[in-house]
Amino acid sequence: MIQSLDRGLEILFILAEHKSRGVTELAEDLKVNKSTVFRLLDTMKERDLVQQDEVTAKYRLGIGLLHISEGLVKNLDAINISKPTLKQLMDSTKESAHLCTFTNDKVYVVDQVKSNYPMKVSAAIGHEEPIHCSSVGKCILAYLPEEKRNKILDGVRFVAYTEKTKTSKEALVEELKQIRKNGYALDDEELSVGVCCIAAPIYNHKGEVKNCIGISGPSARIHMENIDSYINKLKIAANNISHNMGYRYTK
Amino acid sequence: MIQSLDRGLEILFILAEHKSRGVTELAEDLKVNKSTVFRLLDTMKERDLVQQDEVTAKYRLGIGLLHISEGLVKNLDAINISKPTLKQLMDSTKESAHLCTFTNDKVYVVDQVKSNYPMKVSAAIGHEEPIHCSSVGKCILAYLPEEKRNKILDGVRFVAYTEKTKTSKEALVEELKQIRKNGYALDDEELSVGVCCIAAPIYNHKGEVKNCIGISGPSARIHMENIDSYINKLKIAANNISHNMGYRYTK
DNA sequence: AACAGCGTTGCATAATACGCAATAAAGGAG
DNA sequence: CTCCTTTATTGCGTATTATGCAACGCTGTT
Repeated sequence: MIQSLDRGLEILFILAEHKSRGVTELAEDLKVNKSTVFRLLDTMKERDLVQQDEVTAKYRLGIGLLHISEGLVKNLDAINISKPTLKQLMDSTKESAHLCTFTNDKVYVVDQVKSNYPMKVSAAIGHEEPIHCSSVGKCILAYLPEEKRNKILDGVRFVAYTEKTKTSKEALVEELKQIRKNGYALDDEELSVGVCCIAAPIYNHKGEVKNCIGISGPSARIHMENIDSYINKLKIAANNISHNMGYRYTK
Repeated sequence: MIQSLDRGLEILFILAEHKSRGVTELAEDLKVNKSTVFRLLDTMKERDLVQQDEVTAKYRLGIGLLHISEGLVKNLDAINISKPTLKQLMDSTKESAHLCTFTNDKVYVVDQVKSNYPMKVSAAIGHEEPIHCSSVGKCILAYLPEEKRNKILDGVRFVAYTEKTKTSKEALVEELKQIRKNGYALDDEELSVGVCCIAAPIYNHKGEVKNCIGISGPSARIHMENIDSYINKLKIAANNISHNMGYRYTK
């Protein structure tokens, strides 16, 4: 660990808590000499990570941070982070893998790694998935905050896509409970005859679920007898992505 | 200047530009030994400012940055004070509204309320705007104290972003005079073809202009025939924010 | 199987960050 | 107005510490 860098970073964290703090105060916080703190602040000031109040001469966080964290947000997007894992998931399951996102109260497919099988499921990037009968829709819905979930539930139109589509709100509410308990959501020919999908939630650094991943394949290949091995691989992949998004289970 | 801290910070800035970068690459960027970069990354990893991709072993920015920059945003008075008005401005004009700040002789975008139109202007938070041909740059420049203004003017590089960009110092000086007279600054496709922006100054309690707000939209929607209504709404919003910042016109 | 590239680690040295003490400047108390 | 305290800032010598070198283990490729 590099001491001076670490001390500089600690100053940033301290400044994040206090809207303004002086050299002497910070020196006491870090238990180091004033001059050390001064020089640390000085180099961070050069890069606009901290700025000095013109009146009080104390220091506060600077604009440069916005520049950096904007770069983070741009690159922390779920797509970039999940891409390798998604590919790996397709490799190990041989079925198409998808990443979905919840935006404007709807669930969309935002990325896909297609299966190499001649017969495969291929979703359209940008396609909206029904909330009530797709694995990804139900998965996201299950993990929304209760209030939001109820609001969405009230607006659901229970279109029956197949004979297996469940069209009662009560049944869906019950199933969401199961999903939270099991950690995955299932769509066994509810949306499309002959297609079976499984989805698992992605947690972001705040512990929110705004994304999920899923695998989809012909029910001739994915069926109730062998589904556990798919679920396992899916969950591992989802956990991996959550971790890379900054989610830490123990707080 | 403290070398190791500075190098660590430089890594953060580099990572803000590249979505992921390896130890060796960064060592070449900084022209230092790999081991040095590794140890710098290691100490930043401890604080979640960078994270390592589990698949490629390369590094990218980490969520710790969000924690710090949330602290910044929380404490940046201008952002908090102007947020509601900015939102209102977007509602009434239907175009994206921005807040900018003048720090270290440069103009940065620090907040944004995006338009709901499918076609809209979206600036990057933390992005630096050119002084000589952006509405916000010219606006801030126009209201700087004369001495400061001249100093900045001497350092301007008159890059021509479009065919409409004005590249003479004399023309700019003249325009700044107009801006002060009119109370707003205009960028009609000078920075980006097809984009029209208008900016107005924010006064703080000392009567200084360190911020400005602006609206930006496609020149198909904002053009010279209807611009007066935009200017009106913009000025009202700017005055409102100035007032909330403690500015009292009678001194 | 050999190689090339990567991230990682141990080690010795010299660069460099550190604490001390002095300075300057600003604010408050009498 | 003056003294006194407290602040940020700077020079300097020393010893800590960050650094480059070189070797290691690993992965993937040829």
